[in-house]
Amino acid sequence: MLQVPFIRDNKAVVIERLSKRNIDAAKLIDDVIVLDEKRRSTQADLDNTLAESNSISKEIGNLFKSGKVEEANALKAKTGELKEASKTLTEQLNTTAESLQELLFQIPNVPHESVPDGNSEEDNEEVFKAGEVPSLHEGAQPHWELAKKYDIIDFELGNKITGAGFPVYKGKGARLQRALIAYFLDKNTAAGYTEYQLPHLVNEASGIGTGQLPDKEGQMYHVTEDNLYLIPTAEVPGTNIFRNTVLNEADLPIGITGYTPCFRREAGSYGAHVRGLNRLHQFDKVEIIRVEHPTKSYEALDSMVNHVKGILEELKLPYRILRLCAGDTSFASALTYDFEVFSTAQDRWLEVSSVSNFETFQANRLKLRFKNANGKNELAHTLNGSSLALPRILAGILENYQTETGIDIPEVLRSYTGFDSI
RNA sequence: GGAGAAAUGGCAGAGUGGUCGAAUGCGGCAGUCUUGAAAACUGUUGAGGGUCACACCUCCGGGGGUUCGAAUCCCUCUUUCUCCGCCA
Repeated sequence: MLQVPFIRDNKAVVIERLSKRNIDAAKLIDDVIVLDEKRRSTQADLDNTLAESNSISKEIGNLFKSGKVEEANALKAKTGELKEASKTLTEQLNTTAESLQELLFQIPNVPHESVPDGNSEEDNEEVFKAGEVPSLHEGAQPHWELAKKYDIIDFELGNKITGAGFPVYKGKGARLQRALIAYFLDKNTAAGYTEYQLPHLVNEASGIGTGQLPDKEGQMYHVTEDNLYLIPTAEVPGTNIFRNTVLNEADLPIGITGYTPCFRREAGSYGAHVRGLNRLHQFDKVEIIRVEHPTKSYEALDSMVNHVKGILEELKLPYRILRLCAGDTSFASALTYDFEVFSTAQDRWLEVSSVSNFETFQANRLKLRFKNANGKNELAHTLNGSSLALPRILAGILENYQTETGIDIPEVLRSYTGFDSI
């Protein structure tokens, strides 16, 4: 959520930057400013009414004390009127504030100046590419075939137990999953991130805090009996650690990492791109989250990108980094880099990580602040990224490391798996 | 799941209808003293809205109510603690 004073002071810039997202925000921004003015003037009226009412109440108290009961009772009539007035004003204030909030919820984050124009993934800018695309043997297969051939992932069993998109990992497949999680967590903690184990269900306030609610409600599994939501990413519980928090400047930067399963309804997805591990309702992911001083957040973003790069290089997977264009950058993000691994057998790029700087957009909703050098509370910047998402990494490994006789395990993982090949 | 108790500022902890945004202690910050530090002493120290700045308003777990007036009374939700039950 953008800050109203920021919108007020930078109206033209906000509109211009939002136009990169292909949004004509002029009307929306005007409405916000008008509503905010109305909110403030209603608040002022209400405050004055309450002030008068407060002072009369005090007077009544004093009159009662000195035994002037009749005078006191006379004043009560006056406060009755004020009470009515303040009630109406409160209602007005609430509706105005709600409408304002609704508008603000509709406005995405302002893209960073380096974000390229564009509407779709074709306009994303490749900023880095590395790794060798292996030349596979004749008859190389996509991972869903390999999974069946080596009996390491059972999609049909998942269908039986739960439904589509809930695969069952077996034997070496399960062990490889566990190895990847442990390896990622080790890399992240070695880079200074503190490991967390987080709840997999969150309440409504947390969903609102990171922006899944109220808009993207349909994307989360909802446990209605207890009004809890299954997390779509560790970002939700991880970032909500800091909801309604005032940190000390010296606490920054904060870096945390955690492994969680992620649950996504993926309503509306279909087709070839959802085959195998490409798109699932439940998958595993190791996330990194940072809370940064506003002057340091882009430095932090770079270091996160370098960190993920390091992991992909150790895994020796061919990958590229994209700077997402404005149209492809998620609602809350100011700047996002996507990492994609090349799947040789599928002959396509698979997104394995998305690293974003949200600047104050999330912090504003979360009320995540720190006490700055002047002793004032200031919104912090939040960032997060996958480090990394398991299924497509697994797909990438299976497909790129396949040989005619099996699947080699990347060397860095062998101490975790306890075997060299499948 | 049942019975009972509780939730107050960074922490501890007073406050059961009016002058309480809130005693006191600890902690934090600033100063005095000191070569420096500690101790001692003095001052200061929650958040949000609003204003050029004041004023002013709101917040004593969340929401609602009673009252001219609520931290204080009532309802409700959440959380914590104690006891019982169940349980990995």
